[in-house]
Amino acid sequence: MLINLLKWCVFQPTGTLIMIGHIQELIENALEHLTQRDEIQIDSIPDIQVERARNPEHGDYATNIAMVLQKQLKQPPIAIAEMIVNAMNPSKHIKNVEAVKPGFINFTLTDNCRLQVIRKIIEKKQDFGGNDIGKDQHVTVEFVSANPTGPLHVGHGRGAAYGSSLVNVLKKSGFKVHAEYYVNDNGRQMDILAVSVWLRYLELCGERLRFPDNGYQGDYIVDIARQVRSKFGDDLRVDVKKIFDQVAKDESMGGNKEDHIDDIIQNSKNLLADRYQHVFSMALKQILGGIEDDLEDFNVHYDEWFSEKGLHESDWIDRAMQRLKDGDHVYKKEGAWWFNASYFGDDKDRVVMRENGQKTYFASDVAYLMNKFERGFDRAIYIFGADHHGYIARLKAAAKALGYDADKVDILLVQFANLFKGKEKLKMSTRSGSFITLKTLVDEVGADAARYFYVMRSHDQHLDFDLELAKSQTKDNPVFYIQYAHARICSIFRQLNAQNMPYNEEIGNVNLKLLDTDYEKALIRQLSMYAETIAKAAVSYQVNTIANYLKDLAQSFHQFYAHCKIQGNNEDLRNARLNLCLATRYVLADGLALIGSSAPTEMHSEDFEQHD
RNA sequence: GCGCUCGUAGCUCAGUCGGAUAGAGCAAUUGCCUCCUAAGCGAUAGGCCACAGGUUCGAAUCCUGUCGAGCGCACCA
Repeated sequence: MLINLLKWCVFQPTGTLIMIGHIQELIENALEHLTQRDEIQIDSIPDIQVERARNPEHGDYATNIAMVLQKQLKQPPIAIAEMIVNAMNPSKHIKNVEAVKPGFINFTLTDNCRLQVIRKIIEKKQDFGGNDIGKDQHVTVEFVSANPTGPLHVGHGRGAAYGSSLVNVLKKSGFKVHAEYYVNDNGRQMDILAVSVWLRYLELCGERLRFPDNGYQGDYIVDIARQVRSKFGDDLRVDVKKIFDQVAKDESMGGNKEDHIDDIIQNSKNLLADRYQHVFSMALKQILGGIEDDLEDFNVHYDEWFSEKGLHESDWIDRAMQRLKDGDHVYKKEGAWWFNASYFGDDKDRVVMRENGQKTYFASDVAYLMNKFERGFDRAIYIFGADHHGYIARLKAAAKALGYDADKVDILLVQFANLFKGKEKLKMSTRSGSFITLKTLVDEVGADAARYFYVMRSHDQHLDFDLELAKSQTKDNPVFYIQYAHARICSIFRQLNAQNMPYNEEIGNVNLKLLDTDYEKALIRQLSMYAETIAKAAVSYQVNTIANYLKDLAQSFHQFYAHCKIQGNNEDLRNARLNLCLATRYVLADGLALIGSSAPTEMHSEDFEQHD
């Protein structure tokens, strides 16, 4: 699939990707010539795979076509390769074509063609590297969607970083992207939250009560309670005894904590009546506001905060259920309504309406899915934590039952991140409220480092996140290594005037051919791979390839910097190198922006200690 | 038990639509600041790519099995 997409996009006017298509055409023509001249006989031309040569000694691009054809032609691959090379039309972009040992054909670009990328980057600036893979495609990406029952913790951070970066990468690849946060503002958990706040409020009013085992324990609950109190004063006070009237025993009293809190919720609703909504909405507003702020500080932005409650208040859920009924995909059993998910490949059937008439969370999910497609999206991307892995089958089943193409629903799982402080693994428990919040993390290591660390591994791999490393200011820390490369370039330009060595882009462009050391070639090569790196990241949803690319690019730059003096008296060479620096700067800045990190123009730190 | 993901240098990981001698960083030994930020650049050393079969001209990459690790399997949200 990747091949086809890349093949497809090589015809798009996006710079370096064109080269692959050009080479494919050359080979195709050569094969046709050979067939016409009866030198070879092939039934059909196979997929011509052209890839970048990994080793610079092998030129810039290589194809294995001769080895693929050897079985059909019953000739040694090297002979086939030579035939193809000889039958090939000359190209003004290609300096050298070579048939080589096992049977590869290697292509070396002309200098002008290789150097073109520098001009192109400088011309297009931050628009460089984009492509049209997603042209005319509208996609919705839903990520984080944590229940608004408490602040985001570091576990949510990875989903936020990955989702946000994926949105950026898809946009850069021409998709129309809508970023959504699904706010679960309807369920029982929200009632537990509201009651937890209210009980804390009553405590602040001086009441004495036994806080339920299953209530939310965190200090943030007390903070919200305090705000409730400052707004409503004593208006929400009731006789505390009535709250606990006839409630089931709590777990630590030998009972069931779920029943206990459900009874309290019921009593609270009765006692507070209309006022219950005040507590509820204030708790929701406070927590959701906090979540929005935390995400904003993390450079994560949404186009829409989609309310589950809205689905209930409108007729979306009923419509979705009706659609399932119409398709004969639901049935009644033991009083509950079931969706026959197993018919569509899920492990088992799923309840959509419970015996007590309550619609399940899954029913909302089905409605939301339908809503996404009815809003006109061509594709719905979900990013879930790895623990939601069971959702894949049931959501895809729902998509099929609703009459959609399940392949248009992509569910990506983000594995957990383990936090380390050096060697020490930090334990996190969301239950007790003793978790590390995303805000704490961002305050501690900064958004730049946090964003990078979260996406530097493939999203479906476990990640060890070392807080000390993220904070460190050495090359061990890839974020600083990359940012330093960017800052170095900025520093070079800053000093030009003082040195009386003005920068002239035109002179540089004319003299790019002077860039012929191995370090310069390697850096140019690295720059030319940016566009395909983005294309690959977009079609495979692998944002980590961008992070890896940036590290490699920074490395190529530092190597170039160490070996090639930029501020020299030779005006031609200086300006050529400055153009190379500038191009590198644009790509570094753009790549960092894609993963949500900044590109500082200088890096100074008073508390930096030089290591001996 | 069933399902998903994974196993690459002492450590953390790249590389995986099958391709030409498997790459970084850390840790170890070590060289480089009269010169653009030494927050940097080099050199040396380190590998039955978990194991065993199979497919292929070619396998770290694909298939099967074994062993090992993590996660998920509610009329919960």
